[in-house]
Amino acid sequence: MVRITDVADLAKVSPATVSRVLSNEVKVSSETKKKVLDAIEKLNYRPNVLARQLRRMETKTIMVIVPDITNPFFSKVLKGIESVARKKGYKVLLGNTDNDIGREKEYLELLHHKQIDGTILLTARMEGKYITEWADQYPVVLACEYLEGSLIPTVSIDNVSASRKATEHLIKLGHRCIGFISGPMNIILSKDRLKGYHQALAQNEIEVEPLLIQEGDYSSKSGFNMMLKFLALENPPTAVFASSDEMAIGALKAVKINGFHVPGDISIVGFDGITLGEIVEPAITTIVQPMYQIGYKAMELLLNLIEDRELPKKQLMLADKLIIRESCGAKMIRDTIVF
Amino acid sequence: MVRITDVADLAKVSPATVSRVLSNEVKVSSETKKKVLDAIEKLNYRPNVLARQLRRMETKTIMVIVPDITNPFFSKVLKGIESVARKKGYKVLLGNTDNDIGREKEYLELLHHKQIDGTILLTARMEGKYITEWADQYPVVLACEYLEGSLIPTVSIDNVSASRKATEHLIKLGHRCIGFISGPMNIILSKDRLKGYHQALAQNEIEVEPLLIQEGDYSSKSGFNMMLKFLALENPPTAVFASSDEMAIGALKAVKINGFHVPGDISIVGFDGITLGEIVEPAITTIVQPMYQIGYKAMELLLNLIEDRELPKKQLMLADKLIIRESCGAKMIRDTIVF
DNA sequence: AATTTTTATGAAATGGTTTTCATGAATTCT
DNA sequence: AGAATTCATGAAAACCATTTCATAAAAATT
Repeated sequence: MVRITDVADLAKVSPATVSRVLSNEVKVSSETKKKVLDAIEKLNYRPNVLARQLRRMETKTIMVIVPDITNPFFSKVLKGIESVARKKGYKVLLGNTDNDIGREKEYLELLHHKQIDGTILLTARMEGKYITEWADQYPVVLACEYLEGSLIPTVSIDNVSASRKATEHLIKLGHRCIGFISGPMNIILSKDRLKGYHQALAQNEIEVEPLLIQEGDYSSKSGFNMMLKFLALENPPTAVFASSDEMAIGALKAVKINGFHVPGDISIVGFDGITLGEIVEPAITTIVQPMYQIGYKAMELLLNLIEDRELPKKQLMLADKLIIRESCGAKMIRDTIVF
Repeated sequence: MVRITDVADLAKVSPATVSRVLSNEVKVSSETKKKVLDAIEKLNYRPNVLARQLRRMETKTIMVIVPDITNPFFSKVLKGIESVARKKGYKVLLGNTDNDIGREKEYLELLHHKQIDGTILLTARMEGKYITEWADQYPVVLACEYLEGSLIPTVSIDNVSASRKATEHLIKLGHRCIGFISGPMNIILSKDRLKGYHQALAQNEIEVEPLLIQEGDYSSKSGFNMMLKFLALENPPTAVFASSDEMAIGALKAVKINGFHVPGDISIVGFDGITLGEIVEPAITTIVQPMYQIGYKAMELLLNLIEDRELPKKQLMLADKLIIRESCGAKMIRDTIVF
């Protein structure tokens, strides 16, 4: 293996000078620079990044902790993160947790061991206290889920208002018996979406019917199951708002399997804006989140944190958008993907 | 920051001993071991992994080079990789290329710089010669795409026979005018799938009609466009075999938009077995690849390579399966996802 | 011309482990 | 009992680049 001293010897300079040529941050006379570059070329020298990292105490690597890469929502966010990271010379380490808190913690340990410069959490199943502890010591950014009352840098949409907006849409269409499929209630984000639903009902003087609120886990399977529960009610809802598109798609399936029609018999609204929601038939009315943008901004935030810049804003709230498609019968002309 | 010498000092032993306690590979008397562990505990010491990596010249990190994480096919493979990696104490670095050869090469450079112990390529747009050069020097495994005539460890399915099988299925159903939407022809995998199509036609004495073969790029958009071409023919095919489910779904869309029916007017078969193919209506008959398994095996192969074990088999061919759903009219009862 | 400042470079220290080699103590063997 | 092994441990080298500090030469100032 070729070392920096080999280059130095061949170029008849000190290793320090070679390092300076490489980093390009200190003036080196063009004459010596040429000698060094020639030697590097001749020896086909590649700096050992491990040694550099040790000396500089930085890894130029960040980790993204994600519950499931297979989920199109998260993979889009991840892509946004990756694109900024790459541009800024950072590598991204993948931390897939399969919703396992143990793994979340395990991955965070990398911060202690100096193996990563920072972390973006796309999920936060752990207790708030625990996360705060990490965020106090190391660069940590939350994306998608935010932690109530904390000052940890976060980028997300306003889940409460988005959810209210979606519910109001259904109310405007004349529905008064609206089912709600929530996410797991130990997550703030799920609570926020439920809150928005409650707010919309309250503003329109519709009473909350506990049977019309069911807890899912964001998977299509849970959407399917909860919709079956709704259908089994004496008075099934005329519309269902699911807290994720996946659940909405599961719900759609349940309706169809029971021989009913969407939106004819039941309207469905989802949340997230994954591509699948457009492809399914009928296409799902949904709140679209700017997934790529969330990742993009989260990485920018993290970089500021890592590189110790003052943050103008620590918490970003991006705009979401209600996209009306066929599944709630508001608009009968197909809002199809135009290639 | 607390260092190993701090622990050594407190425990009144040498750093070497602390290291030995940590690595647990050499005998240390239980007495000193206790002293050391106590000191570690008291100081809350965490080994600096960077230093360890430098000394051991290993990173316990591998990289996966993937054209697009957002693509469900690749993200499933990635998940398989991740699961093995995690179990074996390896971290996985994400290399998203967006199909850009430049980025593929850029990511491979990490091997030179000793930043990763090995790489799994889920895509190989680069010239074979170039890849071979890397594989000769470093642990490299190909997953999904294999390189003709090379001995680089690879795990994939038999694309030729799978493709033949799918085409034969259509022929058995009575189709004689079968369109084929290929992938980009500079990729072996695309060529293999075309070869299978050719073989099936030849075996059934059906002449190849060049107009019935169109080149896509695995995206749904390209499937859409190519299907439009088919529909514009004087004699449109009665069945279309697309080299990916994404393209099949695009094709499906094109058929519907033109007011035709699948499988009534045109049958469609896809390739890959992504979830989306089951959800779309009609559900797409397809060749399912064992995505998770491909990733899993690829990582196992890579580990053997990294840890210098003899490989019993360097090239693995996993079994694929033709799953018959509605889109080719072979079976009218919905083969639906049962939750 | 003498003095100060700037500039380019080298020697040596630094980052924190792991590992090799050496050593003295303890154990086993003859 | 004396010799040969084994064993636990420590000292020091190794891993490889970066950075601080020092220095001599060159440039700028008086």
